[in-house]
Amino acid sequence: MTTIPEDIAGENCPAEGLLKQLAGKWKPQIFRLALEGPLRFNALLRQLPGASKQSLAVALRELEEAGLLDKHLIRQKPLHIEYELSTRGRALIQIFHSLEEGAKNGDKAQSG
Amino acid sequence: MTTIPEDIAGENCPAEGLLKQLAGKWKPQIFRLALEGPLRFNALLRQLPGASKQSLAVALRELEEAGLLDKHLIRQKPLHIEYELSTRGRALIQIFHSLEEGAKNGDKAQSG
DNA sequence: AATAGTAGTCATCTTTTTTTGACTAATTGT
DNA sequence: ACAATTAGTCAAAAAAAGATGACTACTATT
Repeated sequence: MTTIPEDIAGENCPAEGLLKQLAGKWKPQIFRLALEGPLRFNALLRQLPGASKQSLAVALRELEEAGLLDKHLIRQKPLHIEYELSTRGRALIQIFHSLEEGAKNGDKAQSG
Repeated sequence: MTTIPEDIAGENCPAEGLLKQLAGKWKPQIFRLALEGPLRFNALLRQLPGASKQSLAVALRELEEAGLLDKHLIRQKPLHIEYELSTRGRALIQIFHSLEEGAKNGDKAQSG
């Protein structure tokens, strides 16, 4: 057999899965905007110049499937949908902020 | 003008860059192995079943370009190269561990 | 000189991700 | 009825990422 069990490598690296869930295109930006409150599709589209409906729909669906966002139908006028951080999403807020800090430190470190 | 300055969206989301640097294929696993000590190319290749020379070379180069790994020529027999966590890389160890923790909590959260 | 080990590169192919533009469908306003 | 806003879907194309196999180059051994 030449089949290689990918589990062996992936299984002992839990960070990989979370990184994949968080790192797709538009996802960090969506997550960041979600910190400020519930998100609506078209509003988000306007806040993310360059993102298409499709890209956004995919990113939102994947974030939802990853359990980071919850999707709610709001029965108000106008009838609409809100995306907001799930319990799990909120549990990751500190990590997200760490990532932002780590990124800043990294920028400076390049020169020295 | 229809040109959209991508900076606007990207610039205010520092986490995005770091996530991109960390999240490529094999990168989390390489980073994790680097926590245990210096890495050598062929040894790493054996430790990552499924990874090709090319994939590994690209991942290592990008991790190095991101300033996460340092590359050293070791003038010993056999002459070889070692990759190890840079100062910046070491600065991100805690974040990496947070990601591992966050991933574990996420697994459980899915069922409830 | 041939063989093996060091660490890769290169061109090419395949797979995955992202984008584009058209289309659907329900609700609300005129 | 018609238009606008809600939130998408779908097929196709383009772009990016990843994999494959051959090849390079150096050192050391036989």
